[in-house]
Amino acid sequence: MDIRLISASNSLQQHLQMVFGNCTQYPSLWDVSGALRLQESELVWVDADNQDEDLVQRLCRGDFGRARVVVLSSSPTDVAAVKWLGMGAAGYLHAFAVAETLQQVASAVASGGIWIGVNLMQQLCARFGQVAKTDSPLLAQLTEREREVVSHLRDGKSNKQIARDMDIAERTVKAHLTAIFGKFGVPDRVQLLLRLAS
Amino acid sequence: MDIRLISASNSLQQHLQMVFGNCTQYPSLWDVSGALRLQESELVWVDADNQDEDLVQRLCRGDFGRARVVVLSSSPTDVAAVKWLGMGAAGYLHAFAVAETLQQVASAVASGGIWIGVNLMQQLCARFGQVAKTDSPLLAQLTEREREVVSHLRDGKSNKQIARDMDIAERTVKAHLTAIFGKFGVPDRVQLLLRLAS
DNA sequence: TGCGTCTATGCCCTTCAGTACAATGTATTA
DNA sequence: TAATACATTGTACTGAAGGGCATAGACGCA
Repeated sequence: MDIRLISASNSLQQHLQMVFGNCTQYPSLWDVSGALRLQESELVWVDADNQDEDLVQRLCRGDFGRARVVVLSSSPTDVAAVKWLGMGAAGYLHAFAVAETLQQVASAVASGGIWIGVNLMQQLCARFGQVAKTDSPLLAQLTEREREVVSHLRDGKSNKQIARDMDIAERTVKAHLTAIFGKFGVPDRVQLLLRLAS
Repeated sequence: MDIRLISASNSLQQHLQMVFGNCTQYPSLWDVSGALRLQESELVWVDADNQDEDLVQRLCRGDFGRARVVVLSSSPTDVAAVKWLGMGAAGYLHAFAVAETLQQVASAVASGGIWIGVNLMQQLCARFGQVAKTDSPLLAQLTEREREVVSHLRDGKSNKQIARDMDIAERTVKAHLTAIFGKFGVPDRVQLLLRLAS
């Protein structure tokens, strides 16, 4: 496996060299962004600590090609992990992680997966789980017509527009909405949308 | 590595047998839920397609022990992935994934990691927090005060509440909102929230 | 110093959202 | 058959949202 590292840090290059047996270093993403030809499914390691954040972001988003990107940091945080992974990075971990971890990340990412720490994953799951557990049952207890109204609501339609689309009076739409708000425990459509979106 | 599969499907058992060299099959989670002793850090593969959803859910949540659970499905969807991962599963993938992928998942999960697709990761990150919010090109063209108003708007606050929080008149909040709506090309706060959420 | 931008605010107006207090009709079920 | 849930609609009201028109101070810049 060919290891490409974008980092100005020589010690990091040596670290990866030790772990993987080879490691081509590109000091700056700025310099190589044009020259570096990133192939599909190619794997690139980038040191977020000393690179331009905007360029790393574009790299993750695939502006320079569809390569898989693993972001490294000497002081990793959950917030940063969410940021980079949310932008499309395939992994985020400590730059000087132990060999076993680095190899695991490499093989996981190379085969199309992503790598993420257990703690962070639990946070993400907890956040989502909270939503999933509260909202799904709520939607389930709506009547058929009420769900239809919610569907239109998600499109941002006004009561009048919903009435037209469902071919009923605006007053009826309001009646459905009142029932929906009651079941969700929200005071108005804005709060309902926020609840549904989260 | 000892492979335990909970599935009624013989072809799936044969598939894992081929990939891993061994695979103990438990046809129903219902039958084994009491008898199966799940040890800490043990790895269990469960076929969600033909198992009782409620039992799989309890398995993921750790009701039957602290084992790591990988959920398999012949028709995987992001929604289902989020559901199972949110309940504590350590991985979610196609039941008949290629050998390389399955082995990858096994090694990642067995060593305490989690396996998840990239697209799904981005969805989770988006739900988790303020990822795509900070650097929207539209947000960039707002003034400082306008961005503050947007921030309050995201919390679902009313104009009156925003005015109180920013210590300005409600009329001023409306003025900022009018400017924001203009820059985003939306008619009202509901449309703006939908735009920001997407 | 005049021009533009950002910020802030007042008064007044229209429209929309939501509710209180109703009624009516159609199913389904006990 | 009576009770219940659901869907439908009306009138009238309150409050929030949004905009029109106008004013005014602060600040930066040519």
